[in-house]
Amino acid sequence: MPAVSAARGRPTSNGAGQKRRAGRPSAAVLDKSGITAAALELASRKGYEGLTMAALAKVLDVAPSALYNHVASKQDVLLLVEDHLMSLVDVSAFAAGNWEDAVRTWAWSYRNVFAEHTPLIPVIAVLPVTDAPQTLAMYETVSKGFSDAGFPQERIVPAIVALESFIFGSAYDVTAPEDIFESGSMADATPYFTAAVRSSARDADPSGGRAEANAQELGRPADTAFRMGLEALISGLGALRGR
Amino acid sequence: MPAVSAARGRPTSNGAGQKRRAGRPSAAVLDKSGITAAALELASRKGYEGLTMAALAKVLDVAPSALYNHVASKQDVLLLVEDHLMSLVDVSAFAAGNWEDAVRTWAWSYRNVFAEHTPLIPVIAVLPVTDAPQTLAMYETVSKGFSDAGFPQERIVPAIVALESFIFGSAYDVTAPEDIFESGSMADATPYFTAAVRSSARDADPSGGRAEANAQELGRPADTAFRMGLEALISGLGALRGR
DNA sequence: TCTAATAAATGAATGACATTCATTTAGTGG
DNA sequence: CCACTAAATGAATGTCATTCATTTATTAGA
Repeated sequence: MPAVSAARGRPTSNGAGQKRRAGRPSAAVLDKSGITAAALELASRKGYEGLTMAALAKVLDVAPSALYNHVASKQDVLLLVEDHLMSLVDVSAFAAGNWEDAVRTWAWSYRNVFAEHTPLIPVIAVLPVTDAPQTLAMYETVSKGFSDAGFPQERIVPAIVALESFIFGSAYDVTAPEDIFESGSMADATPYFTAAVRSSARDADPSGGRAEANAQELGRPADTAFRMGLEALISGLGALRGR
Repeated sequence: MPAVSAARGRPTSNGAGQKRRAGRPSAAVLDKSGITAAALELASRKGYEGLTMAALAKVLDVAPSALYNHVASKQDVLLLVEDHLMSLVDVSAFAAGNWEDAVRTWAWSYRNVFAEHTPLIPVIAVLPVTDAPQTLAMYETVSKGFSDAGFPQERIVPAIVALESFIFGSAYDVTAPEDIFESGSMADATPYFTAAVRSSARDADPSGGRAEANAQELGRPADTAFRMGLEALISGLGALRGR
């Protein structure tokens, strides 16, 4: 009955570093959900460079090798985290509203969740949904939403994949440095591009000149590009519905 | 004059493993372009797991530490490779044809190049264009294409970024296993999704039943999704042009 | 022309990791 | 009661990228 150990207080760290002696403890210290939670917390706090098996073990107050009784590899840990994050993606709008609004809500939420976790994106690309119940649940809700909206069966998966591809790519874009497009010394050689960069930077400020804190939020270049692409996809894909 | 050493025959590997003695050699053995070429060749032949500094040094017939006289880090090597790949992206269609066709050609080419090199995608996301002349050249051509097509200045960069995000995400999708969406034992719990997956797999064969070798090429699920998303983006973004 | 600085190589550490293995202890099924 | 399995510890291992001291060659300046 793992429920007992899970319900017990202070699941990690037994306070004053009294070390556990070797051998199986009476109550199991580790389980997948604890590992997942600790990994997520660690990644959020220290970034993915800080998410090492040793650091994870330390948070959980075990020896690193103990982790391997519960996961096969570090990749496995990332899979657990990834699937957990999928449960944070907001699919609620597919229940009620119209398709356009539902896709908008879902896509923004999806991008925002993974923008903080881009190192997981390569993991997702190879992850069979069988091993990822939360991921599967998300796909089910979204698929139903597309079906209800009148999408022909055979176009549902490609349409979702196209949106997801855009979302993952856009999540990376969020992490890019603001000045990534500064051409510096080469500016003379690239007049069109340089002008375009200047002009988009100006336009990105929604306050029309009163550039303050909101320049970070509403005016983030990544948000402008995401909005533009998403609206294009919504209208273009929406046209594929059978009325 | 590095041209001399570059023009010399057998630039890598001095045949019968006679080792170079310590100290600076009369003719430089390494330079950035040689390192780039060797890294690309190694990655293509062995994959990115095989691209280690030690393996790279071996191909170039030097000690691993010698590489650090020319690049600051492995990340630096990836940057060199990445920028080189950008020169392989086909931007030629922006010179002549109409905007839609040019974007189509460019996007397919871009995706196909990076589908083989997805480990570089996280690198690109952080790479300032200043350090990447080929990348900058590509942006210049594309920007000019958008400008000539009547795009307002301030919308050019966001539109390109949106397309690029979709392209990078789609490049990952190409690498995904074909059966990634097989829900297996959970199929009962996800009827809509399962039906959609079945149906799209059937539809992916463009020969309408005569499934042969082309099922791999034209009918790849990733291609269907890419085509669908790209056409949606082209028509959606195209609408933003000022006539 | 000598000489100091710099460039470019070698080879031997270093340190961070993930992962494995032998060992110990504790439940569990027959 | 006993063999088996599960879950810990702690001590390797092996693979990496990276650094450092050292050696040799080229080059710029006096």
